Amino acid sequence: MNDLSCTATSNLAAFLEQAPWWAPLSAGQQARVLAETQVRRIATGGFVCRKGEAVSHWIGVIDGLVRLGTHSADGKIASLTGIPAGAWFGEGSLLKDEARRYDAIALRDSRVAYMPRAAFHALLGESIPFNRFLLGHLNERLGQFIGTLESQRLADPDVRVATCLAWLFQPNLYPATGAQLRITQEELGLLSGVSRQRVNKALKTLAADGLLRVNYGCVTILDLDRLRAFGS
DNA sequence: TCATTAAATTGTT
DNA sequence: AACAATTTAATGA
Repeated sequence: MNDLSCTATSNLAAFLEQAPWWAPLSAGQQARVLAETQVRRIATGGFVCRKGEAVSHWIGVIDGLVRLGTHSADGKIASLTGIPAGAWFGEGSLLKDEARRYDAIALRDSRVAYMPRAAFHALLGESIPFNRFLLGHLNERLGQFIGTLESQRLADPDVRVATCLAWLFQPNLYPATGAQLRITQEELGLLSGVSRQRVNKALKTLAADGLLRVNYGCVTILDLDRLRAFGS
């Protein structure tokens, strides 16, 4: 099921160079990460990693879209958050040395980078900029989950879609690619736990408010701040 | 390059 | 969940 084939490292180098923590690393550190990090292609619906597995890697999404969630015995799934291209996840379980708590499933064909835990811990011990990045990263995610609790309480689908989109755009702010994210309304529904039809309606509402623009197969954010604050 | 077809995505019921 | 309309991608002349 999982495609374990590795791809050329040239793609990996380009991906790492755009990571905010990459430039401050020493040449030796960069060389180690580049040498040890592996790239896999995950087909739509495939597992990037599974709940209960030993945590052996820090995981970055090169392109595509990955959903973090849990699965119960009866196969019911709950979406926790989406990981867009350029973002990393799994540091929480790496730091605590525990089994993986969530599934990560590719919502579309994706390329994923796996950094071994030894390399991750080396950076953690040696690089202050890396620690600084992680601190901001963790703080950002904490804010996301607080936002989740709020929007789940309100249970207004418009709000859920809005906050979900705001998360997905967070990491994409740094690249100058513009505030465009290629995502279908169906994928957005899977992420925010709302039916595709309801996503469609919510997007129209948000577009009418001037928060974003909807195009075929992609969404353009016009006002990220107001999108985050939507409903509050 | 253009026209035709298939597939994907969206909008509505 | 099902359907029709629309957009993109692929194909071949």
